[in-house]
Amino acid sequence: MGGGSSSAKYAHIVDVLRERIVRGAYPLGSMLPSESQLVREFGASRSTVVRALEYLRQLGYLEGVQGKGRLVLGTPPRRRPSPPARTYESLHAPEVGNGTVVGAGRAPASARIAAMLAVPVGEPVIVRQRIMMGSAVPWSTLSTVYLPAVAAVGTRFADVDPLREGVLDHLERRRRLVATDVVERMTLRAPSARESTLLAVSTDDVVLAILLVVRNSAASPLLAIDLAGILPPAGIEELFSLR
Amino acid sequence: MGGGSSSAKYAHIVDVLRERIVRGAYPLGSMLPSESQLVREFGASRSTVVRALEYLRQLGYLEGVQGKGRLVLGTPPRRRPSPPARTYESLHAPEVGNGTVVGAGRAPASARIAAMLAVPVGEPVIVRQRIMMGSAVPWSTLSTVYLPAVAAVGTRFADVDPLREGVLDHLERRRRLVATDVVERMTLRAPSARESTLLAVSTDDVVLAILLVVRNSAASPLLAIDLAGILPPAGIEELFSLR
DNA sequence: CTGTCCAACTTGGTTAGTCAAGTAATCAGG
DNA sequence: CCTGATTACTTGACTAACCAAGTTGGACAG
Repeated sequence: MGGGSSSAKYAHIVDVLRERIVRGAYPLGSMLPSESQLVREFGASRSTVVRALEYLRQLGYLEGVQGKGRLVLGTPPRRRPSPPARTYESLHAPEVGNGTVVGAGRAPASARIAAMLAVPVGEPVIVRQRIMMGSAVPWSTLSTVYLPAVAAVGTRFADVDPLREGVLDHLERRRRLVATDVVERMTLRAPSARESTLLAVSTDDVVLAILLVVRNSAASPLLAIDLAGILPPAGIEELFSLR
Repeated sequence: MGGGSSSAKYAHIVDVLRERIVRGAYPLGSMLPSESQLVREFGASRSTVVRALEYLRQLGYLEGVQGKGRLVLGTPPRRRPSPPARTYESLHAPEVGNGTVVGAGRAPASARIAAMLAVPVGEPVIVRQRIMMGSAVPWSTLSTVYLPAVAAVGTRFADVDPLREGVLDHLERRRRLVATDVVERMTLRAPSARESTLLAVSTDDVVLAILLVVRNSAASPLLAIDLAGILPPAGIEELFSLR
């Protein structure tokens, strides 16, 4: 199946209908002509028409309602992108072979941590730190994972042994959770004393801190990861697709 | 159409075939059983089988070759993500109503610019600067667009009038080009004298510089944008989908 | 041994038909 | 006037069949 480049009949129907939606001949919120009407208009079989409609549905132009019709959604909005590779790696790369766990345990949530995780100040949280340095990584970083202690029950976050899967994979698997999005917040700040020590930098240096808050479909935080690091002079790169 | 959650016959076929691919029953590089064989195995019509196969093809598990068969591609790799919203805006948001163009003209390419654009040092390039400040933007930035002067022929990049479309949209439209990816490189540095002046910051401050290099399918640079700005204390946020 | 042709297979696309399930409008009865 | 049943429409899914186009392997002639 494809769109415009094929000369197949279904592809022609896709093109005509999409053009009509895009130029407003079928406005947002209106109902598309029924399959029967389109069969007559295009002189095509119902299967061929439905094939074109299914393709438009997948692209986000239409929503089918059984028994009623197909609702025009207008031009599909740009979808929310997937995370950049570095964020993806932070969530999914196995800890094993990927730096050193330098601490794991419980602590009461500070105001900042409480805000991150949407829990009360003082609530016990699990804090797990791992450091990644050396030429195998694009930038030296200290990764600090936070999650509520109650949410960590049944997981291995409080152990210092590195996980054989990504931190998010581990949480989703052990707690049967489903993460749906991640908020990434980037800030510049001075390193803490501990960060200075672990990253072997001066407290006068500037660290790039990226806070990731992973959420479920109700937008509730499941997990937060604070990545703090020193960018190399050449910076760090990411590649994104424009197609 | 969908995958596993439906009880429809085609959905069941999707699940079974995907599971076989994932666990290696159909290894990467092998040919899937033919449609006829699958029709017999599942006791389904060819249309129902093909519907399942088309879905798997769209997910990236299979590649059909007319007359030959369907090649197993294995578990589809993670697709390259689309740019984060802020990068997307830099490329596609219309300049009009979005900051002030503070300079536009020709200059010989410095070594740095030459490297960015894959042109010889000294080659004439168009440099276009726009500043975005104030509460309407998440961070104050100076955007500097660079492209080879020969590539800018027929465009309005050398004018100080703001464009009514995004810079990449303008280039693609006027020059009939197709951009396929963008490399984003993030660095921290001190502001230049001009940046200090335009951004109203001290030369002792740290700017976050994001260099975007937009490329075509041959990985040739079409356009470079240097975004330099001061992060607010709260940082800047992005949202990414994990589904 | 090589080149050509053909049969048998494959996928890509189209058609016509059926049944299931949902929605909405209409009509009859109370 | 209200309610339940019915009818006519819709989409979701499945089936059987056909034609077009591509690939491959085997048979045969030179």
